[in-house]
Amino acid sequence: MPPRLARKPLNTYHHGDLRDALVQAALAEAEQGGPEAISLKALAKQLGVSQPAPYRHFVDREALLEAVTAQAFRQFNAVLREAVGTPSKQSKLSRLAQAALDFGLRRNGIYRLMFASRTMACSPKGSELHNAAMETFDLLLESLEAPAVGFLRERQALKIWAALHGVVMLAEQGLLTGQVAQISREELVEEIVEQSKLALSVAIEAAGGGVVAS
Amino acid sequence: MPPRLARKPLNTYHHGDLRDALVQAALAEAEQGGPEAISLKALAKQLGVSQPAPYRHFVDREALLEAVTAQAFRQFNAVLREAVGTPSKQSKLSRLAQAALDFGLRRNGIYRLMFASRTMACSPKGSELHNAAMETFDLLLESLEAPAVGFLRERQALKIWAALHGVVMLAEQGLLTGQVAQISREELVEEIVEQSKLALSVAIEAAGGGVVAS
DNA sequence: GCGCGAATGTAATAGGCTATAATTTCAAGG
DNA sequence: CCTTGAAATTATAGCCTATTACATTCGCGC
Repeated sequence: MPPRLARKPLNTYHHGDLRDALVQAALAEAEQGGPEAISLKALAKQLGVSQPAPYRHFVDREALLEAVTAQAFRQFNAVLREAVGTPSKQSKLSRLAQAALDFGLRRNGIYRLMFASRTMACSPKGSELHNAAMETFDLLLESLEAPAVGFLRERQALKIWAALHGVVMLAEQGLLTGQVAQISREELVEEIVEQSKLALSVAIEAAGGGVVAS
Repeated sequence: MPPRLARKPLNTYHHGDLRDALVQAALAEAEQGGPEAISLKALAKQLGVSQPAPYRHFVDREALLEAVTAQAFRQFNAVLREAVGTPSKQSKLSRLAQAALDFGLRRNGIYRLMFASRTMACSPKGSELHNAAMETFDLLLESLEAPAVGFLRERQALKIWAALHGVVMLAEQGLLTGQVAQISREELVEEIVEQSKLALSVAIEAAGGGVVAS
């Protein structure tokens, strides 16, 4: 990826950095209303350029969405990385999980862009977007702090990711109400984390591996 | 909800059962392309009526989506119920989980309509849609075959639902590739089921309850 | 400096979609 | 019958994506 140098021509006509400006503005829009709130026309107007201008930088709306989603993943990864890196009495995995839940609920429009739109499904394997998503998985893997025994670690990480993702989606859709609302989302995530760590250590022990840290 | 009697005028002009026809046709569209593939205009054309005709039955597009989603949940529930009711050497929970996974992957457009669109999030608590979703949760609860101890059962059901949902979404987005692809989705779900049942029985025992069936 | 090609932006336009307003058709009960 | 209301129609407005043809600017080689 070229550094995409941002020259400033100072006179109008040429915006100078329209591509990045579009991604930023679109991300802000999605924050509120999710993917469907992103309109090329509206963005163009907001940035003071003509409607077709964005098409100089993105072949179509879907291409913009992909770039925005990749950027969203980068922010997500940064948040997770910071949570994992900030020491506390909780385990790394626990901090990562809580941070992910928080991100998913607070910035739900962006979260839906990342995980609930078709954009991801359509992006090829080596794409910028796919790589950013893989980095998320790597972060999760690290925070597990478990030795590599077969693919036990990877499988458990996958299950944790799935469960976390499920909690965010269910919560957002109001499906965590009812009798179950007595338990907070945070506690639910904590239970998932504990349960997963236990299961992993048992599985590793059964496979003759070492002991799980933490 | 009135029975919505379907009179058949036999002459054109009045379709006779446009509302249900719209829901059916929309469901078929969503099967392929998800929620965004549902176009009132296209549906009207397909059913041989004028574009504004659907607005006699749904105040706007979102209202149609809500009805379609409710119908989708009914189909989903029927599938799950049948899976649970068909005896096999596996546990009820396992059969339900596998059926849900299968539905989520095979009929992914519909699944996304149910769980990954904003429609659900906007539907009020007592709505037709919300009730249908609650029934899904009840099915899961039953298939757990565990005694009621506090809300342990409910909490575990929630965690299972979340994990299942997560697997479907991750799989659909191509995030289950990589080293982890060595394990099939079915095995992954089976692991989740086993792990969850174990955790629940441990929790119940610790709380002084009975023994988990199966 | 200067000119030229590539990059970037604009104006004009086509076509699809949602949604509303005013009007027409039809079935059924008094 | 003939009126009444539900269901459907034509016509239209407005938003959005996307394309085409044209204008402007940048920066690089000379």
